[in-house]
Amino acid sequence: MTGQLVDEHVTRRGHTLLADLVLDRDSPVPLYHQVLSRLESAIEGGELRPGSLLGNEIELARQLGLSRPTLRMAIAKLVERGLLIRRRGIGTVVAPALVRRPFALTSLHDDLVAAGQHPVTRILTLHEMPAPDEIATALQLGASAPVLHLRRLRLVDEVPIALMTNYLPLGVLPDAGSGLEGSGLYDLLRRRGVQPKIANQSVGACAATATEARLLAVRRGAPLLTMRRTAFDDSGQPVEHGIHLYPADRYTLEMTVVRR
Amino acid sequence: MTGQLVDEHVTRRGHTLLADLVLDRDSPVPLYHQVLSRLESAIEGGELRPGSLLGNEIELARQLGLSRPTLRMAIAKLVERGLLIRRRGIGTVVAPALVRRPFALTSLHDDLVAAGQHPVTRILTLHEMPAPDEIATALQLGASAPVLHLRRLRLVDEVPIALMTNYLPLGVLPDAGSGLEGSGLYDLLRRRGVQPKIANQSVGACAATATEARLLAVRRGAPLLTMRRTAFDDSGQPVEHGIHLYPADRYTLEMTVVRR
DNA sequence: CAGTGGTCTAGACCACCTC
DNA sequence: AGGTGGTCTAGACCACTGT
Repeated sequence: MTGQLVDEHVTRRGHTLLADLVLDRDSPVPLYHQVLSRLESAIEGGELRPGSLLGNEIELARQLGLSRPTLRMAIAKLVERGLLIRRRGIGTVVAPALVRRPFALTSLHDDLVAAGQHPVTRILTLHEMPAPDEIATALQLGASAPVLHLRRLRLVDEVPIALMTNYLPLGVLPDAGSGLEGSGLYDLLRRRGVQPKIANQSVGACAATATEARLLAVRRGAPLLTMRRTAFDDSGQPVEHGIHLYPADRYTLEMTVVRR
Repeated sequence: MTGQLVDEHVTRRGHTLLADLVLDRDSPVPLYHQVLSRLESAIEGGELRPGSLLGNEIELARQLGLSRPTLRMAIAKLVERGLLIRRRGIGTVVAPALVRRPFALTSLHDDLVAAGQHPVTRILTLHEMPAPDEIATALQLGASAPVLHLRRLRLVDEVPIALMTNYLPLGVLPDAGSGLEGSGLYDLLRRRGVQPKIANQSVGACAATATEARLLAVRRGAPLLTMRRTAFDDSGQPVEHGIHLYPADRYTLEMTVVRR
């Protein structure tokens, strides 16, 4: 059995497909990232068809005018994301569409966004408060240390999609988060020079309380998807703890896992 | 602000800590993986304390008797997993324990396993059947093509933790899965030479139906965490589709995300 | 300024797969 | 046998960080 990749698709080499890739060696963007971006858009755009062979690394590197390790770095990152599949003795092929595009859009959130609706964020709460014990622990603060408490409701086309509750150590957002309606919390943090780098997430489920049900427009006791997260910057300092609730019938969390 | 890493912990170099690492250049295990494993156990075992500096890459490579790119590969994989944090101009430090060990054991499942209880798997269903449309699509089979239908209940200390429903194309498990009680499905597949390599997962929530409630020992309508997954081998061939249900009060999904 | 990780090169040999 | 990716080397220069 040769596998569907070679059977079902025309096996084309990528020789000429990347001909338009001109590398800018003066750009601050690393060469491997330039290659990565170009390959990614070629795959997403259908220019490189699923199952097509990328061709021998050494030859491809020569054509692009860079070294093999550099090209390999680009390929490795795309393999990690499930866009490419490498097999020793075979070559590097573009992953089948089914592998790359997991499930048909099934959650209402994705349907609405795909339909051109933009998410809107409504701020419900934004004030300082003494940290509850659990939050103080997660953020490595002393008991009852003051934190910024933020609660937002995200809607798409007037339909509530997420209820997001966040706690931030004071000092992370000195001006208490002006501009949160326009952009996400993480964008805002990044513009303030805070870079969430590592996050620990815990995903679970719960039944909606009366308050949650009212805000999310579901019945009381309706199943909610929950996501708790603590984010750290690159010095290991906690910068945010969030508890996000999603109505189960409107939102799912999609992920691709590649075995190490 | 220097950051908690340097403030709170003695900043030790790893000079002598890896002194016992002897590389086996004849081993089939790659050098970078030998280093990776040693570093990992040193971190997990507390030999390398959180916040301690790993020391300059070039020097460390020289001490270990290998090249810098090889050492860098080992470090890079640990950075991806959130065990190490690299900062330009600073160095590589061991991530704080809070970053590495996300949340206190909160789910019943983890509590029970930590208490020394072993999970037990009970097989409820194991037979061939024509694939339902949705399954046939996910596995890229023709409508009503025969598949192996498997349903298992996992228990820890007599408490149901997961209801797992799986569909496999025929031929993936020729002997219809003998030995499933003793080991997991993926272990069994691997022993049969099938290597699940990429999986697409969709995590959501739902309310327990009457049947699910009975099997999982929860009330009807109780919130369940759901995980749907399609797994592919390294040729992009679908090898399994699974629908797993977890009682929300006994199970959470933990993950660490590192920003690219 | 000195020290760190980030990127890049031009080779080499090996293990694995297909024919 | 021939081609592929997997691993490894010994250098180089650059960008960023803290003093």
